Amino acid sequence: MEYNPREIEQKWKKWWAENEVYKVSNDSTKPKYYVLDMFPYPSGAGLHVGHPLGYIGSDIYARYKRQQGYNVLHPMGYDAFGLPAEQYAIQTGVHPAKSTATNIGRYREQLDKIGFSFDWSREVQTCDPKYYKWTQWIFLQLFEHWYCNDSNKAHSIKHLTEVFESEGNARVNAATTQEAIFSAAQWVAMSPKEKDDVLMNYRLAYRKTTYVWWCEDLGTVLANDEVKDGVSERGGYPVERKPMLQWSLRITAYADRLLGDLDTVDFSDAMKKMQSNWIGKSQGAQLFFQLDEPNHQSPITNHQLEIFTTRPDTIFGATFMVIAPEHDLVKQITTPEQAKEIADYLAYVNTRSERDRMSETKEVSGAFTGAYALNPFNGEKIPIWIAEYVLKDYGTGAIMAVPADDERDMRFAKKFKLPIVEIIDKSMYPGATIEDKQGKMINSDFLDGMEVMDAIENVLQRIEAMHIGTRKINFRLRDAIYSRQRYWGEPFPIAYDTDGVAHPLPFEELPLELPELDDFKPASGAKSPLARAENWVNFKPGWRRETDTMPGFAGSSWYFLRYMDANNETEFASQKTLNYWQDVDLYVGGTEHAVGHLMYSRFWHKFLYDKGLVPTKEPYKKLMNQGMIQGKSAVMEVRFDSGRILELHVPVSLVDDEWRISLEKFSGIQLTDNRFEQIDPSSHLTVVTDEDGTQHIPLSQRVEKMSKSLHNVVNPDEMVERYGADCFRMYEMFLGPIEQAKPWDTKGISGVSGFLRKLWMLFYEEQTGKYLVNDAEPTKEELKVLHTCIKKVQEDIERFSFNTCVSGFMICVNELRSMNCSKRAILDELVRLIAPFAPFTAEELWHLLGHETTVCEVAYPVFNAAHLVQDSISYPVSINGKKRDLVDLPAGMSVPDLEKAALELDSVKKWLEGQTVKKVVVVPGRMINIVV
RNA sequence: GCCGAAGUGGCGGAAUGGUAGACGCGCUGGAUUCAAAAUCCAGUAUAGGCAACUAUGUGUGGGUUCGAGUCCCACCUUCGGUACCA
Repeated sequence: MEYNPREIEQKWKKWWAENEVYKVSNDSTKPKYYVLDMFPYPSGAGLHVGHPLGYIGSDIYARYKRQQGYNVLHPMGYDAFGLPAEQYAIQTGVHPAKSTATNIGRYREQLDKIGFSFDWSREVQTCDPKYYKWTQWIFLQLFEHWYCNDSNKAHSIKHLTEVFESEGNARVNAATTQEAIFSAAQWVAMSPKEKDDVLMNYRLAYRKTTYVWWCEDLGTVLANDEVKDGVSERGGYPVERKPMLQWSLRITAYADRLLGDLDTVDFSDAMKKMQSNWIGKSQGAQLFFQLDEPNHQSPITNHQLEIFTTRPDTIFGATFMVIAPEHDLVKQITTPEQAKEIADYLAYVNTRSERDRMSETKEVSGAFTGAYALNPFNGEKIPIWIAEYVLKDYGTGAIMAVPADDERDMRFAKKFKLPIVEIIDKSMYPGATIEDKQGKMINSDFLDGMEVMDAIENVLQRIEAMHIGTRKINFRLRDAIYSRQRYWGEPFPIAYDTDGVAHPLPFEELPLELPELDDFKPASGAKSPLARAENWVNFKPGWRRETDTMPGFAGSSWYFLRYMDANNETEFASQKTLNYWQDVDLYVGGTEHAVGHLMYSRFWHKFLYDKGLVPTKEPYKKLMNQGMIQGKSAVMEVRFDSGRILELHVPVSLVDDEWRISLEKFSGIQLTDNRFEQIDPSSHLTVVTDEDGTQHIPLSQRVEKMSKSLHNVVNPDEMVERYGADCFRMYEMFLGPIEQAKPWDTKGISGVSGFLRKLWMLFYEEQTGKYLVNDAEPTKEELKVLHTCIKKVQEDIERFSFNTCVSGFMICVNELRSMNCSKRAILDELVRLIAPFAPFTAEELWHLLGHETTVCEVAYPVFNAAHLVQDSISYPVSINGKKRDLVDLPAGMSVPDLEKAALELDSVKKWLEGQTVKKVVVVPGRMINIVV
């Protein structure tokens, strides 16, 4: 019988499905284990060989745990709302629901081919109303809660209004943007709209006018993590800062817990660092500077300038103040003489896109307002400037500039010829940079002579005693903008009355489903296409629905909980199942979600924890990041007469072994890129003529991200078709460490393919097809080979080193073959050992061994150290680290015995003749070194 | 700039401080074949040598150690994240 993976796979795929082999019960006495993959966005391009890498790794681990006796939850679903489907709808008129369903169908087909042990009865799709009913519900919970900094958890808004009614807001310590203090009487006197406005400053999901990233080309706002390098992450379109009325989530309320609880989870250091950098906690002081008012005529409502600094000790070096161009004070404090200069500067700032601002960070620009602030300690007048380098968003949007101790302030001072006062003597710390907190204070009044760290503490105490400021912790983390002006997302379960007050929809009306539309283009006035569904929007007289939709991260922020109880119609998941499954034991996915999805889902989980709805503080115990599988792309250089050089990607399928493309094939390329059409091979390309007269264009090879647009995609279907799913799975693992980025090379797959065939040949003789399995007693040597493999593989699986597991299998099978070992006792364990990696083949072999059970449920082999014991061990002997020879010594000797025995060997005595032994270094089982 | 990860054959990559290059690809030679594919066997870090063998070798320069790819210090390069964050 021949090894025919295609036949085997067909057979067992069907059998698994019919017998619901991978269906998981929520009711089990076995210990639970939850293995989760980051669910994919079903794009139109389908899967390429890079996508399944993490899924294969997690599937191996899930199968391994199952064989170890755990009840393993290993689900899969789709992150199905999103921009690409909508962009596609705008271009083609195909409803996003339809194209998404098609894509999901294709994904499912591709995934099924690879033999994953997913429990598909728990599949979730974020665009399914049955699912997003609960996304909307959780949003409403956020809407109905506020964050109390005293108890450090979320409480209901109802509770808050009760406090307001009895005593006002003075004593409420909340995560809030509410500034005005009001009494109970004032609260009661407020109109519903005024109350709504106040409460919006407390709600965890709130609506407010904020500066947001607006992307004109996408017609929507974007969250911070959706903007990269000053352009949109999706599509790479320019973005601009714009004030808009938007829903946001108060993730900043949880900043400290999101940071602190990183200590309790098993993420890589790099991942934790990325998150803590994103949260960006910094300790310092909030400080008020009085404005020097006599200087100008226009009335100032606010008599002080509030700044944030981490270095209050440097206050005597503050020779100017800088506020952000968008700062509220700019208008009020600008003097008539400076008005034109400021207006010009603001106009200039307006013309600059975010990308401009980022690309020229070394360029200094700014303008003087004409106003002055007063140093609270010595009353010195300090000029107030505006400049781009101070951001409206961070801290208070204003700083005291200390050129002597801050590089940016220094550049600014030099450019605008502002004074620089040295305040820290760093002469005793030769290596210290300008910003190190080292040195002795000088020119600083009462701080003179102090060490920097002491000076910070000293000045903080004075600031607090004088009531001119407080200690303050600032976070870089911003609240998450939660509105998108798009169609293909969850509608907000919110309606506005005639006053514009936001009301949550009653629970019975959930889910609020998307209205049907034919036209998916954004509506005029930066509105979502939903605004055009008038009957839906004005669903009853005097009411209007919210027309924005929720962002992509909404549905993905809690999907791992839904898998636990995916078909529950009365709760997002029952308390019973939540208590059984608890949390995700192993989460596998890419690093690209470090600051987006992972932060949001941790935040939602913590909120649900506060509400007592989930049993754990963190959703994911352990995180494993799979690396990218890169493609090899072929790049040709196009030279234009102007001297411009353009690099174009050529489909790798057209490239020959020597990385060139024949002119003939090149002219046959479909010109999808309009830049292609202007290219004349004879003048714009390097064309090489061979001896036989054929012409080629030489190409350069580049390893980069696998992507349709780079024409370097390798399709997993072809690999499975040709070599079988098991071979594909094992080869993906064999490529290298799962966490590393590595290039795909189809050539190498033949090695793994050969291995599986050799494994098969332990059961059947190749030529005759004779069944070889026999019941003879295994020899010591055979058991040693097997158990060496068991030990290695088990250790390697535990540390996710799947590539070395595959090597282990290869060595084992090669050795068994060379021993002609087809003994049942050996093969029985080998098949179970290999099952997580090659489930189809293992299943077939398991039945060939005469078993009726399915291999994915039988126990994983247990390593028995007794089989590794040897009679004697060959030790390499070195003298002074210089290798001499191998000597055989009995196994099981203690270190002192080994030392003695080594010195008594004849060969060793000969080498040592006439020399005195200083020391003998013995590593049992490894080596012996004699120092003379 | 800051933070993080990584530098080992022609390639992907192995190696609890203990014989560097496992395993696989590729390549070379041989067997089989009319021939090819497939398969099997042998070889394959570099330099020298017919060979046994010798010397040198894990980005660079130092250090610790009987012994360093692995640990420490300084530097170089590549990749990823992040950025006027006060």
